[in-house]
Amino acid sequence: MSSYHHGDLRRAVLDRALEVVAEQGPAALSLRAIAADLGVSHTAPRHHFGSNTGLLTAIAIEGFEILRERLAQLRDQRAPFLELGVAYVEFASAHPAHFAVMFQPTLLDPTDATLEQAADATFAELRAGVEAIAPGSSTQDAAAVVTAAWSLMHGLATLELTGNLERSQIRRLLGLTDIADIARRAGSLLGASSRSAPSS
Amino acid sequence: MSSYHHGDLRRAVLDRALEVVAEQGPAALSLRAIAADLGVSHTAPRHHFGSNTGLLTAIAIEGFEILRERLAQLRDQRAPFLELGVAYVEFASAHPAHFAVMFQPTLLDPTDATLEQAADATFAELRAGVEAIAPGSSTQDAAAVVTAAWSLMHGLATLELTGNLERSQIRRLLGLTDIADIARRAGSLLGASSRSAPSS
DNA sequence: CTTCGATCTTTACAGTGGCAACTTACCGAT
DNA sequence: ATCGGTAAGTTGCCACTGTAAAGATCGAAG
Repeated sequence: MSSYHHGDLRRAVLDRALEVVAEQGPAALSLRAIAADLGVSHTAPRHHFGSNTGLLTAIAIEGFEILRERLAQLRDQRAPFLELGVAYVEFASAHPAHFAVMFQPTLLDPTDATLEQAADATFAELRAGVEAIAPGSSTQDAAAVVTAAWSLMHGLATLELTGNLERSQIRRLLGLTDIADIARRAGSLLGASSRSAPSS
Repeated sequence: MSSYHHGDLRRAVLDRALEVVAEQGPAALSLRAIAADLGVSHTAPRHHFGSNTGLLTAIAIEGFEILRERLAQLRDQRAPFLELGVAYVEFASAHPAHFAVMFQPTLLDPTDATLEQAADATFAELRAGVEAIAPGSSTQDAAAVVTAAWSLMHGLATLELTGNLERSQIRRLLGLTDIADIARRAGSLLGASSRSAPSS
């Protein structure tokens, strides 16, 4: 009875895949290599994820859910808008593999309904956060703010994860080591002008 | 004399690779498939690029050079700082395959000296643009501005290229179709506050 | 005309993903 | 208690890809 059934192979494959993606990027992911690491046959993961893109899609779904829960939590706490952005960057820093996969549609299964639903739910949470900060502003002004804020935080997270923030020595120039502090500093540059221009 | 030598196989492979990357992402790139498309043997590209990552590295180098030239051009024209950001986004939009590869170190050859040099030269151009806009501000203030600006433009370009700007319907809410206009609108939110806080 | 280097081809091998058929374990209904 | 269905896992196979070494072809310099 030793181990025909693994117990929780699905979770084990996911965890190992997250390690590989975080260390070597999504392109280096190999179902066979993962199966070998876990000591199961090379087609065992197929039962849970179908294919290579199926595994990546599952990671993306999990990422969207983690992020959405965190954003919803902040919204319940009536947290300031800036903290949503900070949480976005912190999520990317804490879950680099998830983040690296979530926004790369070429790696994912476009027909997966669960993925679409998870992504939409997360976007809805972001929009709700914007509603809270600028209830009186016009639709276009609000859209401009969310575009700028989302772009800034997404870009910061991306540059950090790809090592480009480090290589460009920005961290040293800023004198900040914590990525959340950097996010607050950069984000506050946006907040100053967005607060000063409610147009209603 | 028909065709033992291709003429300019290197350029042909690069162009075909750019098409594939733009349409299906870097992971879908196959040296053999490209060779087949061009009607040469499957190892011919290897002679020019060495390996798969060698090809991607060559694309990244080309991308850094195109971007650097454009930034240098704007600097010669004493263009406003915002236009550097707009040019950054326009570059990503015009050369999606280059952009998709340039900032993904896991896909590139880290030992390539030419790549490192091309990237450093481009970063230097960006820093020079910041010097021009805020000569009197402190080092940390300038670093904060460049972090926010770079992050914003990089994030906007990334979200646009991955289709996430489209899916989140931000374009429609903004009422802007041209990505450069979106970049100006979003970037101007930053500019307003950065101009108002010279600290010298 | 010869030689040489760059370019391209041929041939070969290992790794990977995906598919089909089969085996083993679990679980609920009878 | 067992019987049958389903989930989980295995083995074997094929097609495709990357990598490598050695040979063939061309252009050009001498």
